[in-house]
Amino acid sequence: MSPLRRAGSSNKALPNNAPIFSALGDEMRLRLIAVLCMGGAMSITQLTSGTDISRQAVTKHLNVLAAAGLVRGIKIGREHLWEFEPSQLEEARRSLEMIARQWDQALARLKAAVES
Amino acid sequence: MSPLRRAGSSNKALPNNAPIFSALGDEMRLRLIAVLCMGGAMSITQLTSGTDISRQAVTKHLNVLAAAGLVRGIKIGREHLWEFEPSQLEEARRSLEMIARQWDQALARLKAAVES
DNA sequence: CCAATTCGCAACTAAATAGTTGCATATTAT
DNA sequence: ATAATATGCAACTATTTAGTTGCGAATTGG
Repeated sequence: MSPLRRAGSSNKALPNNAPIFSALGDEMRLRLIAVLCMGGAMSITQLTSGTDISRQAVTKHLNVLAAAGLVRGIKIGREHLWEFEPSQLEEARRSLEMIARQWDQALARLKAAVES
Repeated sequence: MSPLRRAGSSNKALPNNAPIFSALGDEMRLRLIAVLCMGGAMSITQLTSGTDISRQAVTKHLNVLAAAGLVRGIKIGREHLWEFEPSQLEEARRSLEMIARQWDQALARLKAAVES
């Protein structure tokens, strides 16, 4: 079996998280997450102030984050508040930790093979 | 000061990692990382076998990963071997952990405010 | 030497993405 | 009622991205 297939069958969790990392892979979206994480729920106009892009652009970024499950929107009156949603970020963390652990194990195997 | 600027000045580390997350935000690249992490250095043709995309597409993905510092290439003879490079992935891990910690602190502050 | 491997470079296409603008709608305040 | 506020929807542009194909160069094996 090819290496890619072997890795794909033994570890299907990683590729599934690509959308989460993709959503995190934008400077503006990382800023939005940082703000929502520290300041609680905020409206779009609040989030837009202090940005050099338009309100619609911020809205699009929020929708991308929401599609990845990183953020959640609540409509109250005429305002649309957005709040951080930690579960998917924890999932991404676990992914990276899994890779790191496998890397450490591979290093250990290499070391053992060299010393034998 | 606006929320985005306040967060941006107090925490400049997060947005800088956008390129790393962007590089991780692709299913094929996550698979390549998983393979290189488990199997050590591999050539392009090895990595291409078992994939439904062309060798050139794999090469492009490897270059993206290399630009993000997640992978490193070594040329030996007519082969170009690629190996996993853990430092930037650790950087990404630290970023996510920082967000998670800030979120926990924000929750604690909220709880304290409610109970006062 | 000759053929097979392995790879890089360049040009091209198709689709996704970030951003904009214009306009309509719902809600709140006076 | 009216005006101001906050937002959504849709169309449009420009850039990036994923992928392909064709071809040429370097290396290795018989």
